[in-house]
Amino acid sequence: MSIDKRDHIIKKAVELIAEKGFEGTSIRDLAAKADVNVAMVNYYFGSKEKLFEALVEKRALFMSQFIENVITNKSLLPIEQLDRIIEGYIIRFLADPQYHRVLQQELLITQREQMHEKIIGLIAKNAFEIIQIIKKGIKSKVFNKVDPELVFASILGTISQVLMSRALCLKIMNKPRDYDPYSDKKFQKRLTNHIQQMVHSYLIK
Amino acid sequence: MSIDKRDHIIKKAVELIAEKGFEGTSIRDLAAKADVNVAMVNYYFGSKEKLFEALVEKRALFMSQFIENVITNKSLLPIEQLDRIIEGYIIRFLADPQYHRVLQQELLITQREQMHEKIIGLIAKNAFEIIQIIKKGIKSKVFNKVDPELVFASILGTISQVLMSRALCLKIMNKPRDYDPYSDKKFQKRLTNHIQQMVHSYLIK
DNA sequence: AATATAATTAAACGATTGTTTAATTTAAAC
DNA sequence: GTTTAAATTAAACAATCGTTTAATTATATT
Repeated sequence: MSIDKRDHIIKKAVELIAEKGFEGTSIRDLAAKADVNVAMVNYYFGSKEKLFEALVEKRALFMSQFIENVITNKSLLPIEQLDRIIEGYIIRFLADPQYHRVLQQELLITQREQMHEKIIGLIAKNAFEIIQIIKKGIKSKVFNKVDPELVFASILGTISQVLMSRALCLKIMNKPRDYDPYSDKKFQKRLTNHIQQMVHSYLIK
Repeated sequence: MSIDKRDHIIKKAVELIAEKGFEGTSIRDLAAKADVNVAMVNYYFGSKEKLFEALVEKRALFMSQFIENVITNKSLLPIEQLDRIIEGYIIRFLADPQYHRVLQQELLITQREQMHEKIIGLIAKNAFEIIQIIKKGIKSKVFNKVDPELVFASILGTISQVLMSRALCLKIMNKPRDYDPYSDKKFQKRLTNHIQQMVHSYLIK
């Protein structure tokens, strides 16, 4: 079995599902876009839903790995840990807005319960690490007495808000239609600075 | 034509679409849930898509009205205006998480382009008002030199993050499965305080 | 009470859905 | 070069989709 072709189909599936949703994407749509026969999807993945699971699975570890690295780096101050995590979140999310949108779609609906729970698990795992850092910072009095869970919601929520709709992002930022904020390093830096500075002023000033 | 029944169908449609998505909700699903004949949906609304447009339209003005009131209240300081808007946002969004999820779904996909643009228009309208308040505050030096557009993203993003998935919210907040954060006034206050205080410390401290 | 309009129904429409089949082509193994 | 397995194809599958029809019931008008 050609792994290349499997990955090719998954890649096209992310593009289509991000654009039209899972139920809005038909196997025939996908087959046409990936330039394969309709039967190939079921041949490779078993079913449309299993393709979807393979899709999510494939990139699931992508995020959690690096957070572990930050946590286990004992030489960093709590605020430095947060800064690294914010930066890493933004780099990774902005690198693949379509995948992020697919996950957000599944978070919004409860249609596929086990998929819903799986994605919640992925996010919660990171959330707890971040919340733990904030709680420790508060206990050791280097952080103000903030609401750790909602600080996490603000960090992830800000990024998600920006990623949610490119057209909305452009409209609010007053940018031309052909501008791509997600691949622009300057915008990436702008977003990183905003969240870091907001968190700094709230937690330590 | 019974307006009651129209509204009844719309109400059930919001519930179903929030749960399963627009494409994931069939007319027969909806007819069963609303306890009407399948033909009634097309009889009342013309098509599935027009029902959806009626659904969005019905509550579109809900939010924009009150922001106007806050803006035109000249007796308020800029920071007081922001506090009122944050409080109003939270009250109105938490009152109907399902409707908010439907809008978020449509923001994520570009399937129905005019619907996508319509919702972007609704959000952007409010965004510009809020950004304007922040810009004025910066100009008159009562606010720090922050990034107005991204402050808006943080306010709306935090609320959206909380509303996105009840199960995720419960998991991160470490609450029991039967707890409903959205109808709990204490949680509402907690969320309001968090965003207001974060914005305060970032904008004026 | 008779008439006209509105509301509601069950049944059917063609189109599209995900999936499977059976035949054929391609590649690998010996 | 023959055999075996994997990959690919077009065609068909039953199920479901949004929608429409034509008949019936309910409501309102005169």
